[in-house]
Amino acid sequence: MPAPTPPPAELHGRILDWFDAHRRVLPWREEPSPWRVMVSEFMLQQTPVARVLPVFDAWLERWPAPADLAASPSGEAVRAWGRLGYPRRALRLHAAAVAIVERHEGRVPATYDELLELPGVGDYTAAAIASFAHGRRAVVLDTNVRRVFARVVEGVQFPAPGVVRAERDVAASLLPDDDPTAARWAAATMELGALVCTARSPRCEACPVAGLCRWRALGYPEHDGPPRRGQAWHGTDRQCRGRLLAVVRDAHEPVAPELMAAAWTDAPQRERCLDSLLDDGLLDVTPDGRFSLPA
DNA sequence: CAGTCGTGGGA
DNA sequence: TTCCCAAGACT
Repeated sequence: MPAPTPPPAELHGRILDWFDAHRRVLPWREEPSPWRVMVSEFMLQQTPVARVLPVFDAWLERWPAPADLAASPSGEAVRAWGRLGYPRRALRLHAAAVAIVERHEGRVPATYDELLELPGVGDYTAAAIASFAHGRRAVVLDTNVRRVFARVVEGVQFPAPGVVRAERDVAASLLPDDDPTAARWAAATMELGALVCTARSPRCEACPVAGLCRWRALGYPEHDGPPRRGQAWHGTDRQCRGRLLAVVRDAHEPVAPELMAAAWTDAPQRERCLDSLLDDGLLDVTPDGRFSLPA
């Protein structure tokens, strides 16, 4: 049974007005060309805005169009990615640029279905590019939007671990009918989640829909259900891979195996991680056995 | 579906 | 200090 939802018209008006007054000035919003939006969306996958900003500017300066990136070695994308984290995203962005040149005449496609075919583009990113770059109506469900709807509509502190059918239905039912308003709505609900309806300490006193919020009306019930598991880090392969790749990324010539061994002393784990980095295409081996970024 | 994949800053 | 988690995608 679907939860009773607030009157869409009032919800829309309040959130859209709030957005007009409080939206952040961001480089991919001020000049939302499809390529700029696409690059920003890749970088923002699991990485905070503040850390993306400088890398984004350098990236667009160097590769102002998909064809420019496609013409560079993938390893250069990995190096330019710097310390944004999850460097396979750099590889996928490079591969997506190649695909755009090969299949779309060098222009970022505008439809959700075409975007979804690109490497590194999943449901969220396809919807985001269609909406933010091309002004099209799309259900943009990111962690911010999911949290806002979980609280305002469902009355719970946090959304389920994975996107549920009913959740998508609610989001779709609340999406304004026309393209431009739907696109504004997508950006507005994301921004509300990012600035006000945050995970840790929501600023309900500044929320335009506090009076319509079911979670608030229920007295802010605590999350009930399986504990949300954190991400292990110390001693994991992720930490090992990160450290090994950083050595190569920060070097200006191929790195000898001895230097890699110095960066991570556990030999079996180090070898396993080097293998996985090679397998992912994040590293290459030179004929004399040293490690480099891929050509 | 559950596990994996980086990094750094704020609470 | 420790913990949490930030505009996800892929297997």
